Amino acid sequence: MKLFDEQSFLHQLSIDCVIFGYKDAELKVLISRIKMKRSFWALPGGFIKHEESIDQAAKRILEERTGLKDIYLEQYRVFGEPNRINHEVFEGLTSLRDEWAEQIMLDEASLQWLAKRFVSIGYYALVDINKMHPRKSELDDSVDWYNVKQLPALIMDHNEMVTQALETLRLNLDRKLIAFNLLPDTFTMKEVQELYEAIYDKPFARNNFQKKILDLNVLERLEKKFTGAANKAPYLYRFQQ
Amino acid sequence: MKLFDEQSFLHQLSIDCVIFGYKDAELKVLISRIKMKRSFWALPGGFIKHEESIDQAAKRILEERTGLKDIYLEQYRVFGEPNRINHEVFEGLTSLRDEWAEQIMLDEASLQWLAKRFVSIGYYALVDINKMHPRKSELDDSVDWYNVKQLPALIMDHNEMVTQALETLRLNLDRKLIAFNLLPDTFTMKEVQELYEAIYDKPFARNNFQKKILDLNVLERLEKKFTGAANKAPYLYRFQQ
DNA sequence: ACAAAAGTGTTGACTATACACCCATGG
DNA sequence: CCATGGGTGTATAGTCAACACTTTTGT
Repeated sequence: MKLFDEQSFLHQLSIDCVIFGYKDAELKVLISRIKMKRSFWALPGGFIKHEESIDQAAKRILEERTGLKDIYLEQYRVFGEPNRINHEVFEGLTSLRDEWAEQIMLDEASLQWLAKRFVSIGYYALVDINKMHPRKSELDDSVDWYNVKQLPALIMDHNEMVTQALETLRLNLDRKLIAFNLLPDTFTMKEVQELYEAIYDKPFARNNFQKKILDLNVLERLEKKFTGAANKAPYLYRFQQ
Repeated sequence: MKLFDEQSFLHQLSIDCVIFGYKDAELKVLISRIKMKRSFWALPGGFIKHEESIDQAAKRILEERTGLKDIYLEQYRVFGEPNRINHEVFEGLTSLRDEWAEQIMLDEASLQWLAKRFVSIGYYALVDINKMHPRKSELDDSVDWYNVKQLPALIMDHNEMVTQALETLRLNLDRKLIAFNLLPDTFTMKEVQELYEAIYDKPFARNNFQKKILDLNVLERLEKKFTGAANKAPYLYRFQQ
């Protein structure tokens, strides 16, 4: 099995995905730790097959890492500085070459292919964190969720990619009604509010927030959710539109 | 002189520019007519050199066509369907090969390079139409301004690229205060209003429009402009921020 | 009965829009 | 002095944020 089949993919063009999830009142991003002597952290990414569209490629990459089909994703920006060359990982790969070469996972041509400058198309995705189980790719040591406010130092410009993805998410959140992709099928209004507060990193007034969200006319009110707490039970809602 | 030096540019990646201008109360787009037996219309575009960033490449392409440095431009979307192959123009080129081959403008390798699928990064630009003189590239028969509402049928997905550029322009216009890039150095409030009406394709109320624009606090009021018409002379404004 | 948290109503400030009026200009 | 078009003020409606109050729940 070959990792980078330089025949199958467009050259010098990649896709990197900022996969957002939400848990414990924190907005999280899925980050790979790359399998090397020294650890590198990076956004999940991949390449574009000759016969597939860039959107299909992004979907395939997301499915490989999340196991989910039909997740919300959107391209938001291209990163194309000429120095976007992955020196760190490339040198790590080179040092592993002998070991891996035996498994025919990395030949000279693949290394040459990887060593070049890459223009990367940034996608961001919104997933229900409970529905998915992160899957490691062959290169990954681990794949984990990190609080978007406490990310490790990522390779190349990947930290900047996250920052710009978050900016785009904030701009699009209300306009495109996409916040609910981060929540389970049913949720309370308080959960929606805490999600918004995590995304915008600022508090919202409870009553006004409820009004604003209900005025969107995209939520169906279901039965109440009795938690056993000594207070009024909140309604559950379901997104529909 | 060689047109497509397949050694100099990234493979299968292009840049196409939607260059907006404004004249005679119409929003216009710069369109090339390609030099062939049958005419093809296309957005000005180009390729990315190995050592330059995508933004630099877009600037270079714009300068080649407009003669202007420092014009406002912004990437807005990537177009990456797998069928983005320029069959029409490619076949036109093939038929011209013998003629051009004598001038060493088009060799077999360049043709192979051009015949492939291209992923294209869409940029839009805003220029003061009076400051620039459209320049033809070697492939162009002519370069002309077309009303954005009356474009000819362009090659591939270029009509869709214009539509999406216009949508992005509308979303960003107030947020990024970029409308004034389309106007000369000094202008009247009526000219600003007519520009907005051309961009959004809808009328604005005169008095409220003036209030809204002045409240942006980015215009400096200059002397009055006496046109000789039998009415109150409007003020001239200059953008400053 | 009480504390805690959810739901809803009311107020005042701000903004957007429609209407009205006045003013400068050249014939 | 009049027609034309530019500048500005005001009233109304609509939106947004702060505060207050009521309701439900389990102890």
